[in-house]
Amino acid sequence: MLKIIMRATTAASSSSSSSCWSSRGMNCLHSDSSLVVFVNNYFAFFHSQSSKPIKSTRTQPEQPKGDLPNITNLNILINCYCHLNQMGFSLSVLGNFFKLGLKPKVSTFNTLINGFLLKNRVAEAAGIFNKMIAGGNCQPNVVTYGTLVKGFCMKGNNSAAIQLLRKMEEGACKPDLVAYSTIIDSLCKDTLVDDALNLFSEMMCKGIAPNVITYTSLIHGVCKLGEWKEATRLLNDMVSRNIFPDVRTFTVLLDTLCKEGMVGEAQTVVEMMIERDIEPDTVTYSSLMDGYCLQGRIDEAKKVFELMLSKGSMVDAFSYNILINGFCKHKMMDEAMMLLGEMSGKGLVPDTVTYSTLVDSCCKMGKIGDAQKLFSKMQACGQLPDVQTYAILLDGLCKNRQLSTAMQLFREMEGKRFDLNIVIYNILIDGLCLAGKIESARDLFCGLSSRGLQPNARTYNIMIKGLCIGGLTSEAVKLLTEMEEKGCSPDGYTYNIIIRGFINNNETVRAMGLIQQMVERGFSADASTTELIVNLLCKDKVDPALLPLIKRE
DNA sequence: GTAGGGTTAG
Repeated sequence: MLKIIMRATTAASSSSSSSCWSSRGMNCLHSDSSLVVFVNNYFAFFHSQSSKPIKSTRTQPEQPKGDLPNITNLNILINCYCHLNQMGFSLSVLGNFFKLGLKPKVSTFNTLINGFLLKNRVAEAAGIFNKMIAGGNCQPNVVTYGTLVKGFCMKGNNSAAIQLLRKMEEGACKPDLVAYSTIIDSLCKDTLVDDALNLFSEMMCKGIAPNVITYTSLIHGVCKLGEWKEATRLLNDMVSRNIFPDVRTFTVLLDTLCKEGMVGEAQTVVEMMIERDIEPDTVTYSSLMDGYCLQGRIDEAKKVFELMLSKGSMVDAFSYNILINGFCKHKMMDEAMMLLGEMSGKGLVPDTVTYSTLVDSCCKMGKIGDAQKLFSKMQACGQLPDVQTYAILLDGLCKNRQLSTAMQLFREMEGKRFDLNIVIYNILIDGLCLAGKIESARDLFCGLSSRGLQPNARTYNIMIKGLCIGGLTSEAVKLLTEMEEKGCSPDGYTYNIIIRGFINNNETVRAMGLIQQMVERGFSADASTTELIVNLLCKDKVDPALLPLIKRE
């Protein structure tokens, strides 16, 4: 029987389902062994067969003909400017087409649209698309649509992507496998697996055959929801259609096992892959390494890393980040810093994730000076910290009671034209409360709407906690009512904070009333609240009838 | 010129 490990993610406790920084968290998984059984059977079944030949259908690149520049070269130039974040130059190349008497092709426009989408400039991409339609002599093709669909998905706008798909159905340019697979994948990433499966059936009804990419997206989606049986069904389904799982499909399975804590099974998957000539790659090994780190088996993780090193040029910045994170989470800061030092020797550039991981761990270990040094080093190395990295340091400063430095950093952030969302203000309000500056915290809280921000459950919890610590329990209760009225449901944390506030303020009767309300709502006392209640019980200050209530988990 | 897998963070 396999161990059931439920990894709770620290999903934002906001009332809306989406968090500010699009954390696509894993839900609790209900493990059973069926997936592992499938993988075993799969390999057993195909063991005797020879490996499939590697597909090599690359066509020769088109040779530039005649005088330069021609259309192909101009397209390439546009693409280069797009990737260099020089969209203005890209557009001026388009202008050159007309000067040279050349007619841009659909691919020219597609390249431009793709460029704008890569830079998150959806409006301009849509503008080109609309001009193509209006212009009449260069109609969008299936790639144009596919590119736009991808753009909408990248923005997390699945419904716009589906609308575009519907528009394609009406016109001459029918949706193809790529358009469907793009949306299916995006829905799966948002754990809207039922919608993805519906689109999948629809696609098949239209006679569009899925491929390994479509199946891998779906399997990833169901794995994220812990639906092992569904994953097994999909695997059987694809194999029955002669579509075979490849290195990416197996990596999805392996990664899911790792996140479930079943790293032993994940290791077995690697061995089976090798036997079957499906060579595990950097991502496969990185995922396995993370699995070992999650189990605290750092030595095993290091072994995998050394294996990758021994195979030559198999490690990338991503795999370094995973091992650095493993060291950090196990308070092995020296080893983590060593790895950071190693990276440049391998020609790898530490990125914002590398530094964020290290900065966060330094902060959590109270080494705020080291965190600040790393933050400066990151900038000196040309890595501009993003708003989230700033948030990590801001939080570290607040938690380490360096409020004035934190405020300074906040001003710096304001000057950077960052999109300062509620997360930043939550950190700051918490920092002010921790420093005992309830008035300032309250001012900031009340000023949120004027900044176009809405408090989430976490904001309320922080503010309520601050008020309780300041002895302002009545105001805390007012906020509890306010959050309900504003459609922001209180969670177990909210109740626990106020109950503790009441007890600490010797308002036992009010505490008892709220405990009852909390239990009725399906929440229970956490460890520190329970301790306080037990203390009261010992002093006969509480009705013993409450005891069974607080014990219920 | 379009689709799939691995890391951080209140």
